[in-house]
Amino acid sequence: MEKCSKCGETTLIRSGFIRGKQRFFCKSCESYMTIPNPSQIPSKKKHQTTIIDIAKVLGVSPSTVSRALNDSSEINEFTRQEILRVAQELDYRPNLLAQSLNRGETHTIGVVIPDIQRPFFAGVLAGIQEVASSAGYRVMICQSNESHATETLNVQALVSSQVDGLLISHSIETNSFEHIKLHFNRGLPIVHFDRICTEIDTSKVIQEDFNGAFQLVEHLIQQGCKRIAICAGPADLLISQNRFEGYKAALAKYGIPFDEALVHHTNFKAGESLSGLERWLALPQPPDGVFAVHHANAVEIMVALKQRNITIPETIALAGFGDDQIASLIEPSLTVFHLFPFKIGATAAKMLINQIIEKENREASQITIQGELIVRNSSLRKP
Amino acid sequence: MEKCSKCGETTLIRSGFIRGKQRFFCKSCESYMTIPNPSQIPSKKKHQTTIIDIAKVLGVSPSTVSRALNDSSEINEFTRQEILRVAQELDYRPNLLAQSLNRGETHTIGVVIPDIQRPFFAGVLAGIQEVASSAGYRVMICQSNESHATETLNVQALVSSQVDGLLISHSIETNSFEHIKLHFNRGLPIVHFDRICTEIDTSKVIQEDFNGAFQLVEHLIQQGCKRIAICAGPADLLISQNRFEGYKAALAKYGIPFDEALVHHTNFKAGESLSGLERWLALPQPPDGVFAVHHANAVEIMVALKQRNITIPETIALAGFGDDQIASLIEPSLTVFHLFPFKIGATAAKMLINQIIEKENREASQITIQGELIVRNSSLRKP
DNA sequence: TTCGTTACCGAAAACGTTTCCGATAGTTTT
DNA sequence: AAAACTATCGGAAACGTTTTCGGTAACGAA
Repeated sequence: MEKCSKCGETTLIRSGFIRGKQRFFCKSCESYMTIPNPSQIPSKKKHQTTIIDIAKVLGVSPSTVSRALNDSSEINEFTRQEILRVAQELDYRPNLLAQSLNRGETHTIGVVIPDIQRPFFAGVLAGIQEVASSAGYRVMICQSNESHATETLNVQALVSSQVDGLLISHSIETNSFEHIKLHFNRGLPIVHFDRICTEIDTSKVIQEDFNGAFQLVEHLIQQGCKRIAICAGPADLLISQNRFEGYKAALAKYGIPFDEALVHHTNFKAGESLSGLERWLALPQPPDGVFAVHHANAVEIMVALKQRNITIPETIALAGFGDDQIASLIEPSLTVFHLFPFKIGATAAKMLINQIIEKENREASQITIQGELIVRNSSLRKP
Repeated sequence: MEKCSKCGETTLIRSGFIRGKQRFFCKSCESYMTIPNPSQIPSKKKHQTTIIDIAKVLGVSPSTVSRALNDSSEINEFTRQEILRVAQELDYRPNLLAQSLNRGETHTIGVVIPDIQRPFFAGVLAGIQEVASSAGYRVMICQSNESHATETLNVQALVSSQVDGLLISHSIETNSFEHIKLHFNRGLPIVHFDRICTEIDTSKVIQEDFNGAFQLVEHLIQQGCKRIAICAGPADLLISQNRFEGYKAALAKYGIPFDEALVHHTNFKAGESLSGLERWLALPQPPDGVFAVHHANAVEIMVALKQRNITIPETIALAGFGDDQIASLIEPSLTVFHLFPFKIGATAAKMLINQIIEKENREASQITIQGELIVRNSSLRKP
């Protein structure tokens, strides 16, 4: 008969099973127990050294170690040196999880972008990384893949990860912003960039969408174009609306009538412009200039025109937004309104980190990153 | 005279200052105290609802709430429903920091790459993200900027953040691997990709460096090239060594003598190939073919050749590694050995996550992602 | 002396979860 | 009716830090 592990009596009776183990009840001491399994696997877990380990070695308390590690003023210089020495020896590394949990800040900022692979966003990311890491912040990146649902999940995941702030450029699909408002109202610092949201009073970093489009179209007009088609972006997206407006404004300035037949909308994806081009070329009066709001569309239109042996810029002049390296390499080289993605990312990150640090007194501001018209051969008609 | 806040006596004497506050000592109760400041700023901290809040609402214990939220079997179905309902109402979101701290795993993988902006790595990242997020893992990305020091800091930061595993492609500078070994030996799952390290027995995802180079050079030879120059990568980097070896092997197979004068090393940066090209063109017997190990170099060499009105591929045929979109758009279109960055990233992430899950019994494996020779006009001589 | 002061340190709470141990009320079996 | 069992819950420890609050020794001043 088994003996009670507490009172030593043999007044044990079985009392069911619990979590796979036989359970006993001792009638003498009136308590329940299970027989501890002595041969538990010691779980070969590599133990990271903690401040408690250091404390034990030196016979001090964990709080003292923490003070030494955090350059507190309330610690003896000699003690600090000793602690630093032992920390070095044991290769101590602070557990950022515990630190963050305690301090209530993670020194991490979350980024949500539609697609890492687009050179524009890759550039933005590089800018963000640069600023963040030199300010001691880590960066957690999520892709929405242009899906509202994914974007919402991304934001939730980042918030659950307790990021100190959020940098976001919305997906094309996104037309309600509750997933942002919720956290913004709770005090989470948020900075929008590129594809912003006007409904919420966040800080924003934007580009010269209207102005860039205006300049490009004006340039085309000055090169003699009389019928300029536009390969526009998603109709619901603010930045493409702005570019569209810039297009119309330039037409208006020069008294060129706006023709709905010369408008084609795409979703910022490759290959989507071709059906529009086809339609334009079949018009009784086809365009003599094309302005593409999305860089990839401009490139593919150029390829398509070349395949049809339509001369650029003589028959149709071409200009686009954004500037990949491709623009300068392709022939004819492409006239673009050049954006500065790195600067956009860097600026947005700077604004966000300022907001995080200042906590109170957060004034929402808006910065426009200037672009630059780069005229190349795709639009330059010899006089 | 002040009264002791404990015994009520007026036997208080001043006893110095502590942290800016006047401190008292009560002679009756022999204890120290400071006068608590009643008008403390209540710290307008937005309180995230916790599992304790839910517990209070329903009058249950936090452990019960935890069980409900984690689909434990030891909970009553009705109780669970109630808890879930309240959790929803209070918009509860688990604090991943606390969760991770307790569970000892963060469900986060760390990635260290040289440069986000290079299309190759952007593609790898996309692959990693895809696999990771569909497996419920978050991704934390760092750039080494091709610096050993930065890479080391990156790794330390990721380890401090308690990532569950590490995905790394080394910087050009990196020639010692202590910063990796240390953590690998402690049991951190690590997968190398692309720029691997042979010193450590990690799992690896590599490309057909040797083979790709061999195929490209063989192709050039078959197109009639007799003197093929190589714009090689960093001499210390394994992948460029392998590509170099592939180049030499192809030459050897066809009995073409290796000529040191036709070798130029770069650091995978733009503009670095031009001095080599200059030197080659000045040779008494200039090359009739050029193989560039780095994609950007191939492109810039093409541009330079065109500027000098050297015909491609007739005078000099050209072939390169990797495949940006540029390769197909530039004229003449560029013959490349196409890599599959997305697949590389996805595979590496898959391997890493498997290792993380399996914990024990981690067999290091190595996978080679097949590339594909794409012949285009830059090397295709009409027969 | 007796008080006031400084410099330094430890104990314990707190951060938000999960998990280990029991404890209890019923229910079924012997 | 005792014994064995099940289903469900609470308490408290644990994760690794930081931080608050006091306590003590040592020293100078009154």
